Amino acid sequence: MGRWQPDAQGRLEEAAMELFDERGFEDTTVADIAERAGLTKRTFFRYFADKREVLFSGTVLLEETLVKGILGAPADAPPLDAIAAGLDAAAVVLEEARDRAGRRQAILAANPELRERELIKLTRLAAAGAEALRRRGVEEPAAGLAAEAGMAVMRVSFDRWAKKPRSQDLRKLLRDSLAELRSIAG
Amino acid sequence: MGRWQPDAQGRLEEAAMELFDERGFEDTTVADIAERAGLTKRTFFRYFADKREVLFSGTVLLEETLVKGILGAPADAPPLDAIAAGLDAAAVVLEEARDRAGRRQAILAANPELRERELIKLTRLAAAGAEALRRRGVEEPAAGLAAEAGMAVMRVSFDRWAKKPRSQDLRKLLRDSLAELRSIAG
DNA sequence: GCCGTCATGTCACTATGTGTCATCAGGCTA
DNA sequence: TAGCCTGATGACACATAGTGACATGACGGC
Repeated sequence: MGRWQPDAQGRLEEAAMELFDERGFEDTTVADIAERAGLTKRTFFRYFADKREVLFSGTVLLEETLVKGILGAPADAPPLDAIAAGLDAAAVVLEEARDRAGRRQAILAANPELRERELIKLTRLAAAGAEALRRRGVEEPAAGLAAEAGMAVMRVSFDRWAKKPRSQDLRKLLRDSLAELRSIAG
Repeated sequence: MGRWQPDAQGRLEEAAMELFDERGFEDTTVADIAERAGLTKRTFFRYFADKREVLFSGTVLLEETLVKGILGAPADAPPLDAIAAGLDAAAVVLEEARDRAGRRQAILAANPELRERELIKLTRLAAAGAEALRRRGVEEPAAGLAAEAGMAVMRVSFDRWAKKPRSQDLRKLLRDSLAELRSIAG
């Protein structure tokens, strides 16, 4: 057995989720999290830039999935259809971790500071989506607008999905919201 | 003359803008800001919930203006046209303070922490816009989507406007971006 | 069997943000 | 005029976030 327990980062993430759930984000200190994970405060800050980041390690995978989905759409698909393909791929990832996603979303919903962080992650997603569209030959400002609109659809759909314990599947919600957006703007 | 200099809040805001400009956000402490304004750290935190908020007092007026613009649109205007009316009204407010808005935007652009805060303010704007639409009889999810789409247009237009020292006027940029969005989604 | 690497710990320190009590000018009332 | 109340500010102490510098010690290679 190694000198240290394995998966320090995972233990920190799990400890943080538990504690945020039990006492709330504000009433949990970084030292508390580290202690439950059997580590120290200093080590926490080696894995996460700040206290909020402990809930956001998953966004890397989400971004990769989104981008691959957009790039994998048929070459002649219009921008918003390509975005839709990316969102659909991302939805699959989220659905695979539905439980965790639900717990996490409940914690985020309860804390303005965490929602703030979530927004900037979504903005990063939108930027990555716009970049993928540009690689497909879409010009600005169409690429940026389509990506932003896609994120609006994502946000609306995800909120509904996470809120209801037994809601419809996320992919269908996304399709419906997108259709709604088209009908508003069309 | 009163016991204290007038407009403590305004002095704090001005001192903060100057210092963030001179040394950057990170290298300016709250104590520095308070000192330049002739006050103490403790007083700073009586006016602003945290260090970032000192740059965001203007959003209250912006929100009121947006909402009034939406509610003032013709009763039979479709959702996105009502949003457009609100954005147009908000643009007037921003153009009246173009210099300050430009300085401020340069500071925000240089700091992820501040951009994070800006995003949540924009989300608040979107929520207020959606609420205004609902008061006009627009149902969900159309109200939320239209508001989010409007904010996407706002963000794209405002970035372009603030970036160029001598760009076109903001209202025209907004109209163009909105037309672009319609053509993508339609 | 020595040595370097690397994850973690220890310690010290600055800055944010908050609770609590003190101060004191100006206004109000008798 | 005296006394009192209010409200903005200051003074002080304190918990917590976040960081830099250096120490430790198991493991793996040579």
